[in-house]
Amino acid sequence: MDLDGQIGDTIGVDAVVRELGITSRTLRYYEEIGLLTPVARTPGGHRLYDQSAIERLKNVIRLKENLGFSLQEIRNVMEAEQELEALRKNFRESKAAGDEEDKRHALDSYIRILEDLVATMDSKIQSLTSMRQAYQERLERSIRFRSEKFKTEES
Amino acid sequence: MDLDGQIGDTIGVDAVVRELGITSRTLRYYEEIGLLTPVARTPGGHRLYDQSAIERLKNVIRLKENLGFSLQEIRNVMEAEQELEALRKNFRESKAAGDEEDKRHALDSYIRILEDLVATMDSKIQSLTSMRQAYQERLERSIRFRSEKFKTEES
DNA sequence: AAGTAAATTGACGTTGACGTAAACTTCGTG
DNA sequence: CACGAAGTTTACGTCAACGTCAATTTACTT
Repeated sequence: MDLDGQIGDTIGVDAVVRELGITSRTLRYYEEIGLLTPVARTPGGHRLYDQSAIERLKNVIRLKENLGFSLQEIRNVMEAEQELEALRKNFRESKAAGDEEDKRHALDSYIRILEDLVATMDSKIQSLTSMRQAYQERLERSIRFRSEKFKTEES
Repeated sequence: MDLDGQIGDTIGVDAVVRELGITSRTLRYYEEIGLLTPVARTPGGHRLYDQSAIERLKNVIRLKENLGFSLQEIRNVMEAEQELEALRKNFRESKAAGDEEDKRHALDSYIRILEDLVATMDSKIQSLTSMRQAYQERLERSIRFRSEKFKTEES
């Protein structure tokens, strides 16, 4: 029987690169600065990723393109998410070994980060919307202007 | 009589810098790459700006911060706006000397640029909104999580 | 087994968007 | 008018975010 993916469906660099439209250099750079480490390596050293890595990368790209966040800022967000992930797992396994205070603080700090993020995005959306409005009006004026000045090939 | 601003209220670098929260270097750099030229100079060579320059700069900053546009892209937008400005003036003064075809083409191209811009902004707003939604949900989950796990100092 | 496309590390190069230092000039106030 | 703060040009420095080249290895196909 030909088994093909014993350890949870990993994919290589080429697949990641193709799906996300980035270069392998970018991928390695992101690893360099601690943005995302491959889930594993082949015996030969080739990087292996999984679906959750793809999701994280998509998130990185969106934060970058849509919010203009620096990779440093994005790393902060990612780290907080990782922290929360660990925290949740911690709680699920009732591994209440760690200091309760510490855990509460970690959770609080994650919540603050999320609140900040949402606030930032709200303000950007607000700003963008008002800009869009302004440009839309200019566009409409220009179109009216055109149809006034050039009453040409129109039915 | 002490006249003070014979030629339409110009202001210096310091005032611009203070109002916009940027450095003078940035201002000079923007001039270097053709983003905004001062409206005049003092006899001694000091740069002078006016209110419309401030408005343009504010626009530049917003495009940069909110859309993550490069200065190059912003310059394209600015150039198109300048073009339209000239075009409008041209029409107002009925200086219909230029080729009608040319003017129509210029106007068309400006309209296309505006349409592109509005579309770009729509897509960004869309993307941002959906991200905001996702983060908002995570935030709410985390808050619920916290109040479940730590039923402490609450009335 | 052998060949070839693709991946790896290491290193230096590049581009955009300014920062910064130096040498000098101009402006506004006492 | 003197003088210190702020402005000017010239030029080199910097930092992020990759690009690119070279030498070597690995992975897959035939």
